[in-house]
Parts: sequence; structure tokens; C-alpha cells
Amino acid sequence: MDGQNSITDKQSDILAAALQAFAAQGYRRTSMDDIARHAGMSRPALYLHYRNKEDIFRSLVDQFFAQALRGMGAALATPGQSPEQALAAAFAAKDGTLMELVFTSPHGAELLEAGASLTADIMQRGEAAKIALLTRWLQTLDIPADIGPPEAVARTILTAAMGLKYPGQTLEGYRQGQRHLARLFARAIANHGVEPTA
Amino acid sequence: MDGQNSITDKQSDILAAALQAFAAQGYRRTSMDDIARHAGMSRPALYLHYRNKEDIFRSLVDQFFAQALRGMGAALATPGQSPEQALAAAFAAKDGTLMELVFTSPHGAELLEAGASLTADIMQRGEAAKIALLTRWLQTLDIPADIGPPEAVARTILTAAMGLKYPGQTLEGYRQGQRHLARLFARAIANHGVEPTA
DNA sequence: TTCTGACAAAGTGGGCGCAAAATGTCAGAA
DNA sequence: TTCTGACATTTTGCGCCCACTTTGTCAGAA
Repeated sequence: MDGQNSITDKQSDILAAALQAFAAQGYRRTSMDDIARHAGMSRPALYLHYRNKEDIFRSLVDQFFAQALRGMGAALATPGQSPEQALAAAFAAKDGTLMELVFTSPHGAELLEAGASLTADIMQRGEAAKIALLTRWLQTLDIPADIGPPEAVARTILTAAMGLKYPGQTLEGYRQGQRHLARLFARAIANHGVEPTA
Repeated sequence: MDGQNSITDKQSDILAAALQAFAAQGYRRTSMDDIARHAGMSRPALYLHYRNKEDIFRSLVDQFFAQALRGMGAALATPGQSPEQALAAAFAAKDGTLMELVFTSPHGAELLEAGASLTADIMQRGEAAKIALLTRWLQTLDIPADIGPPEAVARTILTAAMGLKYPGQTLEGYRQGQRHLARLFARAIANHGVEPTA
């Protein structure tokens, strides 16, 4: 299936070519021929490595999630940083290079749509993995008990972070929002000695 | 324009009828005749009160925002509650009865789309008003300075709350998310005497 | 005034046909 | 093996037409 798949060099070339083509023309308007040309090989050669266009697209999304998860894992595991720094780095890594693509490509919206309908299962597993990652990190932090179990907190934090996509402003605005949110959540999960029991 | 408009009884009837029709059939598939029938009057009579279907829709959205703003204002102004309770109530009121509609109607998604394209200006002003409302509330709370100016905090909080729409689960799940988020943000803006200056 | 039936104009949606593009799969070359 | 040119088949986009619906606005009734 998808998930834990190692990828040959040729496949990697194809994915890079496909990404380029998708970014330039969107998913629907990109043909296998376009991808083949970008990859410097003939169209039938693609079929030696992938079943069809959807298969390529799914592998691409898979790669994005793998990248994002590696990035988040590294961000949260980096020693010697405050929780706020860790969270901010995790937010920054959370989407891999996807948001750059969405903000940059004139077809960002169409690509998101295609992803939603063609890779719903991958995205769902990916989000679940992110929640698991963040949950484990929260567990190492002895967060106060009254904000709920770490898993729920992780879920809420990641869900909230999705809202930042809405305003559709600039990429820089998006990143600023992530940093600010990291600061707020870092305070929320901080364990300040005194209990606020009025 | 829109904004501060008082509404006649007939207009109110029409809006109610339109809401019913839109919820049942979506925006595009609803004709002026449908609305007229729901409202118990002839189609031409509608044109005495509204310019066209878009005008009706915009008034409806206007009403939604007015309702939401009143609700949020009341939630935040209610005396004798903790910041968490105030925030939770404000979140609950934030969308008026819109989310019920979206979750209930089989055409919720289409209505949101229609709203995005037909009432972008109203929504933008509405969101700005919500931010202003929350900003004023934060100003009364002497929140810690290092989480940024109240206006930025308000903006981030409301943006984050939008993320809760994403998972598209149940209405109850959505509300649970709001309550959890209120708890987290309440902690974030709480001013606990000791400064965390390590 | 407040509304309605009737009317002309505009818009919508479906079916059909056709040319161009894209797909997936060969047999056979490199 | 690893790939390509060529092929049959499917899909896509476009224009066109036609029936039907919807719209917005009358003149005139309630």
C-alpha cells in the first residue's frame, strides 16, 4: 500500500517532475505526457514505475506527509529549547513544503481539492500520526492535568493550527500566525507551580 | 448598504422563508418562486422588499452576523464568570446558528460556498467586528504583555477557532472542541503572578 | 398603497456530435 | 532488463440546439 515505502531513484525523479508539472498547471490539466517530458523519459516508461496519474499523485502526497512527520519529529526532539520554540518549530514543519506550494502555485486551490478527494485516507492517517507525535511530546512535559489528557490537547492544538489557513493572506502572515499560536499554547500547557484554585 | 439596517416584518418573513428554502434545497436550486411560496405571497411581491435573490441572501448573512455579534457581546459581558467560561460562551455564540445549519442541511457546503463568493465583504467586516469585540474584552483583563497586543491575540484566537470546522465531524464534536480550546486559551491569557523568567 | 397575473427577456440544463487529447498496453528495439 | 513507437480505446472539451425554467417588470386589480 502506501505508508512505509522506499522509493527508487527513478521514482523520485518522476515525483519531482510531477510536482513541477502539477504546480505549473494543476492536477487535472497535467497529462502523463507532461510528466514524462519533465522527467526526461517517454510516457510509457512512467507506467513501469507507477500505475497511473492518481498513483503518482498519491505517492507525492505520501512523500509530503513523510517529510512533514520527519520534520515535526525532529522539531520536537531537538534538545535545549523551550516548549514554545519546540511548538513553533513543529508548526513550521507541520505542513512540510506544502503551504509554500499552495501560496506559490496559481493552482494551489485546485491541488488541495484534488488531494482532498484522491488522498483522503492518506491525509487522515497522516493527521493521526501527527497527533500521536505531539501527544508523545506532551507526555514528556508533565502538563497540568486540568487541561485534559495529552491526546485531546494534541488534537485540539493541531486542529486549531489548521484555522490559520483560512485568512488566505500571505505566506509570511501564515507563519507569523503559527509563531503566535505556539506562544499562546506554550503558555497554556506550562505548569506554573501555583494552582489556580480560587 | 448593509450593516446597520432595521428590518420590516415582511422582510423578516421573507428571510425566514428564504432560510427554510435554502436549507432544504441549497442556494442555486432555490428560485424566487420557492421563496415566495414558503413566505405565503406571490413572487412579484418579493421584489417590493428585495432587489433579487442575492439581495435576500446577503440580508440573511447580515442577520447571521448581527446575531453572532450580539451573542458574543453578551457572552463576554456577562458578569461573574471566569475568563474560560466567557471565552467558551463567546465561541459558542461566534457562529450564531450557522453551524447548526451547516451540519443539518444536506446543502451546508454549497451554502458556505455561496456565502464565500456572494458575501465576502460582509464576512470580512463581520470578522473584523468580532476581533474588535474580543480585543476590547482582552483589554479589560490585564493579560500578560509578552503574549502580544490584545488585538493580535484576539485575531489569533478567532483564527484558531476556525480550524475546528475542519474535521467535519459531528456538531457535538465541534462544540467540544470549542470548549477545550476555550480552556487552553484561558490558561494562555491568564496572568499568574510569577513571571516565567528563568 | 399593496399586491398579482401576464409578458418579454434571459438563463439553465440536457442531449448530440465531433475533433482533439489522453490513456493504457502491446510487440519489439536498445 | 529497460525502454520506446505505435495502436486501439476512452475521455475531454466544445459548439450547437432546443425545451424548460427563472427572472424582472409591467399595467392594472384588491
